[in-house]
Order: sequence, then structure tokens, then C-alpha cells
Amino acid sequence: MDTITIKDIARALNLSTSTVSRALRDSYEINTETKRLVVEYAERLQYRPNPIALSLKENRSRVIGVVVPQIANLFFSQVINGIEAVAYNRGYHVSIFQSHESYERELATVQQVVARKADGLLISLSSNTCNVAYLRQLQEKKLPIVLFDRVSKDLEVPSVTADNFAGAFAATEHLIQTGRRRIAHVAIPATISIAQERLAGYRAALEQYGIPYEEKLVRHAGFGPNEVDPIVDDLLQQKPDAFFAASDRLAIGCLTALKKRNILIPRQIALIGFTNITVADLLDPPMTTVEQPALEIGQVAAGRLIDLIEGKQNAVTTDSLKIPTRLVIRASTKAGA
Amino acid sequence: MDTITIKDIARALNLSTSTVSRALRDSYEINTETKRLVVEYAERLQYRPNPIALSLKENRSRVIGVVVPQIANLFFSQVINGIEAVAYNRGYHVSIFQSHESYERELATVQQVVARKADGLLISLSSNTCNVAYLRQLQEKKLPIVLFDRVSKDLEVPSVTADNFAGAFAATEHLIQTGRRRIAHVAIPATISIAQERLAGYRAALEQYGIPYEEKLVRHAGFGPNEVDPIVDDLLQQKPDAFFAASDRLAIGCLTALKKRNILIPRQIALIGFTNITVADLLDPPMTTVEQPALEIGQVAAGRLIDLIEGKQNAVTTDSLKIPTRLVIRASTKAGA
DNA sequence: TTGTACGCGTTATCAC
DNA sequence: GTGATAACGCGTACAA
Repeated sequence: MDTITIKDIARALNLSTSTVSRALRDSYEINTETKRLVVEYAERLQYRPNPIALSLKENRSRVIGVVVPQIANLFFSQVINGIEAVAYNRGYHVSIFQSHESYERELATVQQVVARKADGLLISLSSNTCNVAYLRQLQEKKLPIVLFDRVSKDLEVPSVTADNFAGAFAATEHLIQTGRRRIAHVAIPATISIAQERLAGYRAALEQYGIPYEEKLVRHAGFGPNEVDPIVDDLLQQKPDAFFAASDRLAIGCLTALKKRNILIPRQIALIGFTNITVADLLDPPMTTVEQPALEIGQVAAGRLIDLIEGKQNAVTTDSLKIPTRLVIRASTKAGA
Repeated sequence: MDTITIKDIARALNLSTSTVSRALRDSYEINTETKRLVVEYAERLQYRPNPIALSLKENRSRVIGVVVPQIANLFFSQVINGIEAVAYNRGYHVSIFQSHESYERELATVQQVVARKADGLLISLSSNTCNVAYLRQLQEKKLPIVLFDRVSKDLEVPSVTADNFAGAFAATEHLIQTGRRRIAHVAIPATISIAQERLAGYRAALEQYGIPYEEKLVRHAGFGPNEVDPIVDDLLQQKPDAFFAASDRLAIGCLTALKKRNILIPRQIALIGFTNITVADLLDPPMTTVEQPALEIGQVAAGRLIDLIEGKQNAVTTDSLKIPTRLVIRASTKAGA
């Protein structure tokens, strides 16, 4: 992996490294002829400036670090696409990392990202992250940080999320309006910030329609492989007439569990998912969903972060942007459809 | 982002930077007491060595670059999980990048990865990449490279793929054995290496069962948003009794198209997908699939690359490892099920 | 218009 | 047992 450097060019052309450097950066003070010579030679040798040396010198890298709990999740991979689109246009490279829902890995990954002089950090917290002290420290050291989706109120940085409250409200309201009253809610782990908001939206809808909230109809499911099944069993004990699943994974888990038990959707049970799965309309019957604006979340978060990096915005603002969700009705929750 | 360096420690403790460096690296020649002092102080100030400086000095980074066409694809994200598991255990960080099916972005991304002194490159080629000269150059500069899934025979580097021939053979054979004879094949773009192998597997199965190969029953579909629909239309003109879809995306596209046209699966048409989608058994009827061993591909590829990096294997070997696929029968292709 | 010298953070080499 | 120095590749203040 022998790389060609500015020195090599200088030596070959009998110039000093500074002249070469300036010529390559098209400095006004360099003779046109010299410039041509240098640029031509550099071109021919495929010279590429060493970003590592630059990072060391300038203490920055034009790289944005992105840390998500998992990549094998359409929501997060779409967010990343949004991030990349914006970052690329504004001249930043994006490095992607996974925390695998582990606090320790998240910590280690973020430290690595920081040590490598990422100019900013976009992060969605792992479900096991309760302590964000390490992020606060970084923030105090002036590292630009923007949280998205899985955010934390203990951290005074900008955050970008879907409007989870409104989304959950719309989902629940839709179920109620189509005649359901005992709506079970399979929620994501309570440690995740947005779990609360989705729960709140669910409760608010019930309240608005005069339906009492029953704790027994709500269960949180973690990320274990076989967690959803027994939870659905338990919830079925409560004789629900609908399920509101709070994520892709849980929606699929519920569908599978209900199918195993030969429960007809939507005849016996209506199901609505807070998701991004593309196959919702392939199911029979198709599933109504609350679509998360993943791409837009990524775009907005990246834009916000880059503004922060480039000092275009006050760094101490703690705005939390909420991107609207979209209720996509696919007939499944229309009673008896 | 003020970071604490070895210099700071040296100054504070009235030592030289070299002493501090040695103390931190637990060098035998340093006084125990001095060591203790240094280590303690470093601990207290949360000193972290600067990997950028190390990379500059040592011309390596303990980072593996991974480039995939897209992340929003369960196959690739699972491969990445396999890669990470192995890399992490062997002390490497993994940086993930997308080429977005564009040759230009792939090229730019790889250059960036190389410029940042990644110790090795794991790459699955974009569908628009016909020219791998740039990779050959890197290989000649001794950069360890391992290809996976979308490989190239024009490149003499190790490659890891699913056994696409056997998988396609098994899928086609299954359709034949369940009574189908006019099997349409919706293939991935012909530029992608594995398209050929899947096609070959399909043809071999036909041949073995004495069914003539018909060109009109095979169509390649690109990545455009509305490409699959008209192709399915065309294929239906040929009165097929089965579809073999060569990827997740295409399987879903076929299902959607057939559903739109009110064609019953599997009564009128049997469908089999070469995929990794987790919802195959939620469909009604469930879809039989050829499962790709994504996780294992990632693990094997990463292991192979790290062996290369660490010189444990001859760098010029051009082994191409094929990981077995698995035919998962979910009743859909059983005629009349 | 061009060249010299320095510093970014680290470690290896050589000196004391 | 410890310190000074050079080197990795680059850009720039300063000198010529």
C-alpha cells in the first residue's frame, strides 16, 4: 500500500513541498506554469491527499458518525439513507455503526467515533442505554450531537423524532372509530424514549373517546427472539378486540402469534402497526399502519447536525423536531372487511 | 473538543513524552512508581490515545471498510452483522458504507476508505459496476480485499457467496416436483455476477427434468421503482404456471403484481423466492424460499479478510467459498394447497 | 514566486 | 530509568 505523497511530487519536480501544496490548492501566488506542471504530474500519479494527515492537523475530518441500535431494521436503514443524501450534498462522509442494543458497545463505538475526530455525531440510543452521562461529557467538549428517534430528555441537544404521540393517537383513534373498544397495546421497551410518547398517544385517544385505560391491556416487549408470543397469549386473556403494535418487529410478532392461534384478522382482532414494513399490503388482509417518516427524519437530523458543525445555528438550542407520521389505511381494521 | 494528549500528562508530571508513552504501554524499562503515577493520572484525565496519530504513523488503522450496494436490504444488513461479530472479536472496528448501486459512488467511497488507511476492504459490487480496474489497482498495492455476494471473476481476490447455483437449482426442482412446467424466472440485472449462477441453476434443473428452456420465460429486472410490474405482465403472456423470483425485492414485486391482477397463488401460479425476508410465512399462502446464509457469509468473509490482513494466509489465493443455501418449504408451491 | 520550519499526537531509536 | 529527536503527510506563517 505505498501511497504517493506531496513529497514525492516535490522531489520529482525539484520543488519544495510547500510549492506543491499551494499549487494543488490553486493558490494565487503560484506561477501558472508551475501549477500546470504540478497538477499534471499529480494527476498522472493519481495523487490523493492523505485525510489522516489532514485530520491530525486540523482536528476534524469532514466525517459524520452515525450510530444506530441495528441496521437490519428498515426504519433505521431508511433514516441512514436520508442522512447520507443530505451529508453527501454538503460535502461530508458518513460512517455507520451499530450498537446492537448494548450500552457498552454504544459507548465504545461513540468513543471510537470521537477519537477519530468525527465532526459530529448522529445517534439513536440503544434500548439498554439509561445513562447518557458520557454523551453529556462529549457535548460539554463541544462535540456537535443530534439525537434521533430514540432520544433522551436528559440531554440538551437537538432531537428529531417522528410525531409518536400523534401517530399513536391516530392509530388508536382509527381502531376506535372502526368499532373496537378493547385495544391491546404491545409496546416497545419502556426504557426507549418514544415508548412513552406512543403510550401517551394511545391513552389520550382512549380518553377522548371515553374508554377507560386498562393497564392489563398494555405490555412491553423486549428484543428477545421469543418474547412476543407469550405476551400475545397473556393479552388474549384480556379478550381484546384489537392490537396496536408499536413497531415493525412487534407487528410481525403479533401477526405470527395470532396466525398460529388461528385468530382471524380483522374479523376477531384488528391490528395496526407503527411501522415501515413494505409488505403491509401483501398481507391478507393487508395491515393498516402508521408510517414513520424515516427518510425525512434522517434528512432533517443530518441538516441540523451540519448546521451545528458549521456554526450556522446556536449550539445550545435544544429544539426537538417532530416529523408528522402518516396513517395508511389498508382495510384490515375496517370491522369485518 | 479539547482532547488530552500524552504531552499534557508529561508536562503535568514533569516527565518526557517518551517516558509517558512507555509507561502507558507498560514498558519493562520504566520505574514501577513512575508507571503508577502516569497510569493513574491518565486514568483520571480519561486519556485516550489518538488513533489518527497512530494511523498516520503506522499506516494502518485496525479498521475494516465494508461497502455494500444498499443497507435497506435484509440480506446485506445480515451479512454486516456477521462481519461485525467476527471483526469485533478479532479486534477490528468496522466502518459501513453504501454505494447506492452507483459505480461512481462506489469508486469514491472505496477511495475514501483506502485513503483513511483501512486495513482491508470487504465489498459487494454495485449493479452498475462493470469495471473493476480500480480494485485491481488497489489489490496490486497490497490492499487486502475480499468480495462477497456480488463478486467479479475479473478480480483475483477471495470471494464468498451463497451457493447460488445449487439454490436456484433446488428452487426450480421443487417447482418441477410439485407439478409445474412453465416456470418463469424474474432475474436480477445481468450485470450482477450471481445473476448468471442463478440462471444456470434454473436451466440445469429444467434440463435435468427434460423441460426445454424458453428464453421468453426469463426477464431481468433492474432497481427502478416500477420495473417489476410490466415484466410480470409480459411474462404472464407466456402462460407460466410458476414464478421463480431471484431476490427479496423481486419476490415482493411479483407478489404485489400478481395480487393486483387477482391471480391466486399457488392455485394458478406457484412462487418461490431467493430471499431473506422474514415475513414469508406470514403471507397467505406462505411463500417457499431459498434462504441465503447471510450471517455466515459475513462471518466467513470477515474471517478470510482478517487472515489476509494478518498474513496468516497466502495473499494470492483466489479461493471462492460457496456457503450452502437452504430451501424452506412453506406449502405455497404445493399445487393446489 | 518559491523555500524553510513548525506543529498536529504518537512511538521507535538513540543518547545519557 | 529517562529524555531528546525524528518521522508519519499536510498546510501555513514567515523568510527570502
